Amino acid sequence: MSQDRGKSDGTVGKALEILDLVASFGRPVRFSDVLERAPFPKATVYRFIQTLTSQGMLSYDPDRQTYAPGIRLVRLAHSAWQQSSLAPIARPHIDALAQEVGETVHLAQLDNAQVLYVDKIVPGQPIEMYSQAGKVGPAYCTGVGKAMMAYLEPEHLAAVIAQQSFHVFTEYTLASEQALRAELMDIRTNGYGFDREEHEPNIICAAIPILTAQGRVLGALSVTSSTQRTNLAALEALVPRILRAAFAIACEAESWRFPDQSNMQSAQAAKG
Amino acid sequence: MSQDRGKSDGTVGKALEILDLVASFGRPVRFSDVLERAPFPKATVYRFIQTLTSQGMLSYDPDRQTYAPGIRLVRLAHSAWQQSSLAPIARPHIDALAQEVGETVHLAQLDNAQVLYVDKIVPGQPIEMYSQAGKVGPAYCTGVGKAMMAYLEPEHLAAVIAQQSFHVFTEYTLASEQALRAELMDIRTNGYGFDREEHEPNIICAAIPILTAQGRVLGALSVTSSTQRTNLAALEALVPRILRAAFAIACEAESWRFPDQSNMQSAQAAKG
DNA sequence: TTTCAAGTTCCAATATGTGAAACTTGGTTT
DNA sequence: AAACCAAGTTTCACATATTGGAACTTGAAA
Repeated sequence: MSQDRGKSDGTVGKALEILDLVASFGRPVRFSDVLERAPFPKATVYRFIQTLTSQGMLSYDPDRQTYAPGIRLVRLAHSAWQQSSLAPIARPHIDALAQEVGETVHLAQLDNAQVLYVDKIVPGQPIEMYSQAGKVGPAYCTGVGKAMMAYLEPEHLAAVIAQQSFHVFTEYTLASEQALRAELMDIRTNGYGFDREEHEPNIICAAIPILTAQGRVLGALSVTSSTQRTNLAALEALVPRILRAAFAIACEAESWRFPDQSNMQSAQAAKG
Repeated sequence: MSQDRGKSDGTVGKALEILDLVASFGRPVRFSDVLERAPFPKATVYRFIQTLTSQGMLSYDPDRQTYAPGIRLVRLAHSAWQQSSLAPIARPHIDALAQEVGETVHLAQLDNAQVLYVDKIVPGQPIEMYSQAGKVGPAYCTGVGKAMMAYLEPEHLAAVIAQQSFHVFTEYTLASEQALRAELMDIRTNGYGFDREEHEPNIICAAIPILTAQGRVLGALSVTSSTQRTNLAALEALVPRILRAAFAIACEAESWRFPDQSNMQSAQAAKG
């Protein structure tokens, strides 16, 4: 679960490592919980937690004496989701796609070496955003993960692969670098890939990368279903439709410019 | 828009200041855009941006040569929203409330000296989460902002007030500390407050703080409408119902413990 | 009262961050 | 093609912030 973000980004990198560590617990934690897993001495961890808390990146619950990721992150993520994710651009496309094919559509991007889902549409369901966006999954055994990896430059790919756990989830999980690399080559040949119950039993999907004109990986799109409802051949038949959506998203992402509001910035906020 | 998070939290604080600065533009920015507004010399800003980018807190678009808040924030915010915000607990309550009263319900918390909306339910509308959660607004001229301020301890209140801009949005905006303090006293007496078109013309709301048993401010709840649809007296009639929701949320927030999953942590993620 | 774990503070040594200035890059003008 | 300029990047001596061992405080339990 630890991540080699670069190597050493000095104090800031270490502080963010602590932030990630707190987040990784998935529940509010005590100082000692953090200390236990942190690769720094007590006083150092203490100072980082103090700083992060004072900065609003962590929130402290005085009743329970616990720390959790702070709401300042929610505000920052609002900007991030709008500006750095494909979701705002992709939303109409994946919405239409989900409606047409009648299956769940995922939009994902790479975060470090993990798959980060930035949007999810379940046809007919109202959208429960934060509970879905922000979720992470393994790259080596999900459709979107493999689709993205297949189009990374060799260097970057090597770095990503080096961070995969190759944990065996099901009998179909690709459990070695060798198997994965072979699969990636296949995906490159076809232009699309599948998840053949590699991560969860009965869950299958067809996934397609979203690429810039220069071939840079922006993200990936997948249509997910279960073996009870359908099969790989049927999903494969949807590929042209998914491809159209992926292409449309890529086009818009490249031509998209933020409306120039630099001067009409909301003057509403706190003191300037 | 600048914020005095504590005073100086050393290097980490400065780096986060740059992060906030980038986010504050509301659009992808060039290095020089950041430099222009940053209170640090070129080389220093440069190093921070490099570090933040390498850390995934900023994302860099090589085509356009711009920086924007990075998707790592989305992952972190997922944890933050689940653990530090009232939203997951409050959702059923505010959902029911919105349905019953047939008006928009906001759930907000304080982030530094600003109001941060963590959830919003529009009755009959599907939920568009990230586009709403994460939004910020001024504390001194919103119902939720005033409701929360009314119950802060004097010290904290002073700090928050000191950061208000008192920008005049409408003819009803409380434009001075004095006027605001008088209003807060009123709110304390009643236990609830209003937004009387103070922020936007025609927009009114009734707001109620969410407090722990010890009186600590957790957040605030509001029912929003417009002068075309209703009036303050009608909103005031809803107060008991809103109060019930706020109380229910406060109770659950206090008794809530995260299910102890410390050992069954998802083994799915990247390398351990 | 004693004990212990958890959390907090201190401070000398030194690793880190700082920022003026020099340099490189890529595009535009003469 | 040469000169120019703005934007971005690198360098390095200096100063400061970070480091972490150890001592201290707190609060709960024996």
